[in-house]
Amino acid sequence: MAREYQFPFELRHLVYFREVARRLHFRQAAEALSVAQPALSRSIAQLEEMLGADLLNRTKRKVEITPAGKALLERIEPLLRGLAAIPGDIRALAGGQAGHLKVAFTGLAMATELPRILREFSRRYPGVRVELNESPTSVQLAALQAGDIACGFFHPDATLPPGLQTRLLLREKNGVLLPADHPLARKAALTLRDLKATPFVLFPRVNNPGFHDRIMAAFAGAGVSPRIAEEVWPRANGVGLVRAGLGATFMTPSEAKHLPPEIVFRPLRGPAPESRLVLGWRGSPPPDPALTSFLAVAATK
Amino acid sequence: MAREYQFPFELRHLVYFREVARRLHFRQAAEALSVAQPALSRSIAQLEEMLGADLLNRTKRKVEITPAGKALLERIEPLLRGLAAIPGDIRALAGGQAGHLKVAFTGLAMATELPRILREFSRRYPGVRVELNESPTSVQLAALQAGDIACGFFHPDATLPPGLQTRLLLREKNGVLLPADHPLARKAALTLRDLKATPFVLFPRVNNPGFHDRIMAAFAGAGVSPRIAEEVWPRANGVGLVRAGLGATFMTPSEAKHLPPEIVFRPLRGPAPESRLVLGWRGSPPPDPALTSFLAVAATK
DNA sequence: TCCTTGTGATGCCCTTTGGGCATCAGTCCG
DNA sequence: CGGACTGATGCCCAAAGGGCATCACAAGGA
Repeated sequence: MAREYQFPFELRHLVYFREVARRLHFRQAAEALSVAQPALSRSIAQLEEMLGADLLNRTKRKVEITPAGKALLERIEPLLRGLAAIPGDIRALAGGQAGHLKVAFTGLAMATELPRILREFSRRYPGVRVELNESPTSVQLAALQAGDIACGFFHPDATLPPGLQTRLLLREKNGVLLPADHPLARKAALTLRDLKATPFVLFPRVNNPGFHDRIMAAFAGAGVSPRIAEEVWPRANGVGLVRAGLGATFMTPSEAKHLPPEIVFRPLRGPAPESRLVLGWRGSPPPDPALTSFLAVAATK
Repeated sequence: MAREYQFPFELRHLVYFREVARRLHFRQAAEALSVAQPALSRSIAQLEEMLGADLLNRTKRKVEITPAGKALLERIEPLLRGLAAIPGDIRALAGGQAGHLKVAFTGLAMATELPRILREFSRRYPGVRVELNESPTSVQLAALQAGDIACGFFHPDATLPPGLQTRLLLREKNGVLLPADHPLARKAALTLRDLKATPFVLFPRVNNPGFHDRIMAAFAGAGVSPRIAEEVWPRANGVGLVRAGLGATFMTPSEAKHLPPEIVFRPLRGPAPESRLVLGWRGSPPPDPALTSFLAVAATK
């Protein structure tokens, strides 16, 4: 044995000293520490030896604390408290009961699954702080690889980086969101061909090139070359533009459940772009217990 | 053995973990700690066991830190630094090289010995902060007994409380301080009898009843019943009143070395009250090493 | 004055345990 | 496919922390 690792003393010495310094009585302190009195005496003597300072004046009848002892007591008390708090805190962290999660999402996630998951998660794991950021799929994939976020709700329309785990949350054919006063709003259902003359509001292609290309391919398959009136992000702004009458946009039925007035949702008959929402994270199992907790909640429908 | 004293871990575990977490390499960390690698592995494993958390992911080829490990590292670093600073600080404190001293003094001390002592002390012990307070002898004696001050410069004209150590610094017959335009100022030396008609400025009797009584007795011995014009404290105010022409006061030759204009010092011939200045403290040896340092400086003439 | 009571310190022995050495087991790289 | 490197295990030993019994000393009461 006989390692020293920079500290002359052990935690034992400090804890023992604290007890004696508080009680100014070796026997009582020894009992409180569940230690025999001789062991205590020896420990204190060792500590004094190691520090090269008298910490307590033992006058055969009563114990007094010296200025150095008083200073030491004041120094170690906050430190010992800090150390004592560690086991519980780390255990909570490791149990996924505490911590900090960075979570990214797309507009579709926020309009469908995410609120429910967040509500349930904060109920079951109040100790975990969740930091939310809306970001495009492409940005999320890069952030996941870089370890900047713990998980993300995004659209798996490209080949995903290796090592990424995903869980499918939503898979729906898109319909169309229109201004309520749009001529096509009178029909109960539409086809892509109907949309030939209607300007479209879409997300920027860089946000998710795969999905963007699939949309364009669907139009082309229907013999339509759409007019993209605006490319806008985040998602809420796109809906806002439709509401303002600037054009139509794609939307899934789930997302269309609670619409503001002035806009209407119409399903698409025949071929239509399909949206998939996944929850993606790195590692199996995830390195962060708080993330494990989050994934567990996300898995409960 | 097998004590636990509220901490599941030992300092060793934390220091070892810190090293491994910093280097992410067991062998290198082991070498840096002057420990064999197996011992390190076991310590880390123990710590993980005790905390119920994985702190490091060992993938047979490289070591990664888990979120819990990262959190632990951040928690322990300031604590370990705090602990590491203790030995040096306490040693300095116990060596009288650091600390805090409350020192009381009377006007006579400040006018004679104290400035020199303070200058020398702050030069030799720059780490010790000295807190100075002018207080009457009676107040100092009480403060010394109560442990409110470490030492005091006062006048030993009463029976001192038991356990008090003193060191005589000054013992002088008093002369008289007069306004320069006072009729008696023309004489080179005075007697108590000369002062019959001169109003006197004196300290309040409660400040030091013994000395006050000795002064009165000296007057009575000379057949004079003095008129006390003012009782004033602190000392500097008494000198100020003399300067303002309100009366005379007693002063020792040492104190009279640097006088402002408008006042003059005259020695007393024959019987005259004697002033003694002592440095007093409790305990032998003094419990506070900083005080020991101070007393040592005060002992150098 | 002496004896009882209570304090912290010492002597002695034992058990625990942290550490070293040798070795294993798995992975990466050429 | 073998060499080189990683961290983990098995085994043993010596150090040292702890308990028990006891000591030395101080205070208080009969």
